[in-house]
Amino acid sequence: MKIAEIAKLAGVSVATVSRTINNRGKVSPEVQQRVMEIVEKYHYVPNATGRSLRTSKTGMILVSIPDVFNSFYFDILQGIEKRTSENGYNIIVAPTQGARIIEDKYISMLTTKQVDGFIALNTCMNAEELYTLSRNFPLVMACECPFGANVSCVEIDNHAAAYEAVKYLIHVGHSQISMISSSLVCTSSIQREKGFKDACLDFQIGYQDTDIIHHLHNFEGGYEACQMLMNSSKPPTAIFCYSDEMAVGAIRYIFESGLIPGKDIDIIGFDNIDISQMYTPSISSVSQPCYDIGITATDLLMEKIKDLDSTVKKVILPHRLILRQTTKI
Amino acid sequence: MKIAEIAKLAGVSVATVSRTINNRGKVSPEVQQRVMEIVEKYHYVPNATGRSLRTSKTGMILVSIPDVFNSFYFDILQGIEKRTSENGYNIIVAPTQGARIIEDKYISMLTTKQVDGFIALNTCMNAEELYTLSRNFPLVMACECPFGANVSCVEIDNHAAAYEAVKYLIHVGHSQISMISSSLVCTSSIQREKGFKDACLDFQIGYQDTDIIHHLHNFEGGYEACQMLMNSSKPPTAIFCYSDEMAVGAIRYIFESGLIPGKDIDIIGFDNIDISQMYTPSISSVSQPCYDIGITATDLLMEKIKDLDSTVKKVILPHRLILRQTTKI
DNA sequence: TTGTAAGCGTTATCAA
DNA sequence: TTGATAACGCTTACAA
Repeated sequence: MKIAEIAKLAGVSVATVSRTINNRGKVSPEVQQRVMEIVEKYHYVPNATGRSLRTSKTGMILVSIPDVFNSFYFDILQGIEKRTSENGYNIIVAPTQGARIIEDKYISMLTTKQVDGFIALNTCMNAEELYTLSRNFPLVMACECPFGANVSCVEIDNHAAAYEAVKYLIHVGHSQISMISSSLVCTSSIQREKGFKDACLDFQIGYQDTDIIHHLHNFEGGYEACQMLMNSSKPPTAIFCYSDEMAVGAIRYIFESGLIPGKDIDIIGFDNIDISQMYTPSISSVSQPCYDIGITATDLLMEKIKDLDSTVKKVILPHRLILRQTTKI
Repeated sequence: MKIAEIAKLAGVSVATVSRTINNRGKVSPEVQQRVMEIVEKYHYVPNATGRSLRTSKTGMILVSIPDVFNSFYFDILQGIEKRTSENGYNIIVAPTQGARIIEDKYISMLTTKQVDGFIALNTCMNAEELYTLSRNFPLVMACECPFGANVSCVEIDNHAAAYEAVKYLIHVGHSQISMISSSLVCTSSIQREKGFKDACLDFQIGYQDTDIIHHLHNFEGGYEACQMLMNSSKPPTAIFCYSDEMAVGAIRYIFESGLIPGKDIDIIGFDNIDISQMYTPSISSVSQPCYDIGITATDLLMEKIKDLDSTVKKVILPHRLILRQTTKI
């Protein structure tokens, strides 16, 4: 069913039908009603493609998320969903699995104008590619922005967050602290490692390069990294982990070696995903304001959609250290 | 940049440019090269909306997933992504959060032809709405199909899976078994409860209506349901849970009451999500062939896209009971 | 092999 | 208040 058929059935022009269904322009009440009756009767729904072509708007926002489908991303999505829908947009989610080839397919939705904007929660692009793309299409980053990319983004202060977590461990008496980090080099991992190092230096417990283990960013990676640490000549009494998933892996190894997390060894994770409070023992973690990150990212994108040449903004939102059972008080 | 501009710059017609970029029809090598040079030079990308309008294809498949962002759905998505991309489609994910109002927005993408098909991993629609929609648009269900909906779908045999899990518990010696189920009535919960009951009856341990607790389908729900069970006059020695999330909640309560899962009480979850093997103790669970479900759902959808009147198929894929530390051998 | 032009389904301008 | 029509950017008969 197309608008022309409705027009014919209602005995009016397509223009009148269009005006009626879009509530735009003057249409007499009688005509309006006659048109709506036909519309309902035949379940007419305007074709979005025709409309998009004419208005050069799709009403859709693309959101890319990496391979880890966890509560962390979900809360961000909720924020994005809330705000985009307030602005009359639908979001569509692109599960990139961290693969460039998949990401590229989705980016082509942006360049071919299948979507009006793009919020990237991760990206395989480097700073320059990202910048180029953002000069031509509405694009913002959230949580993780490649170093030096001149693109609007919202994130937490990863350095400060890590610093604070490590500082806490030091203040409760630890002097032999290790960090389990991701082998994937990204801005957040660099910043968190720097926060770890700076805290160790500032509070005079020092660190060795071997105190930071890089491994796969998942459960197994955390497990194996912890195994390496605990079997070294000087095992740590506390471990700061790049993520909760790695923390869970580490805790598993600790259990298997007969120790009790939060008693024999302290653990702090990152991101405060669902598992961290569901786990037994519950896991201390650094929480990011996910919902607000989603809201803010959307606001930044709306500015860019309105005016592609608006100034690039970097927004830093507050983090929070949440102490649970894997750290003693 | 539009095709007409490229045509002018290359000194050819728009038809020739179109033929060149689509590799369709005869174009002489020289012209082809000249066109491609201009295309590259100006980074021309065809507008997808114009193309869609003309071809009445968008190349996009919509996949709706409910509020639980867990590895279970992720693996299904991987399967869908694999197969759709082999067929030249992009998937877009609709996080419906189980809310009808959000789901409706996404369904309108189907009715307005913004997508070519729809794979629903969940739905708020009833059997009749679903059927009506499927008569007019390519649509398949995966994992969970409303009872009586005459729609193509792929799922496991939930009754048999639950039956097998409970049968196992009985065979290792339990005679006082309870089930923690979801308070949300859906086909899978009905089937799994029926499997539980039938196993109890077939192996002569019987059951009372109070042996099945319905609660919120999440961590807290599992926790509280377990609390109710353990404080009843006749606490169970084994619990079969509707999902791993509820199992995790139950296990948490068991720990807190000083018991050891897998020793003092056996637990079996459902879905085999990441957490179930990451947890300590690791959780016995019923695994669904997620990746294959994704593949199969896509195949079913492709049939419907090819011919909306093709026969409706119901595909049952095999499940698998995975025994881990929360059940004794 | 290449070009012309119709048409996909809308919205919006302009005239009536 | 309404209608005729151009335009959005593309693909594809059909003609040359």
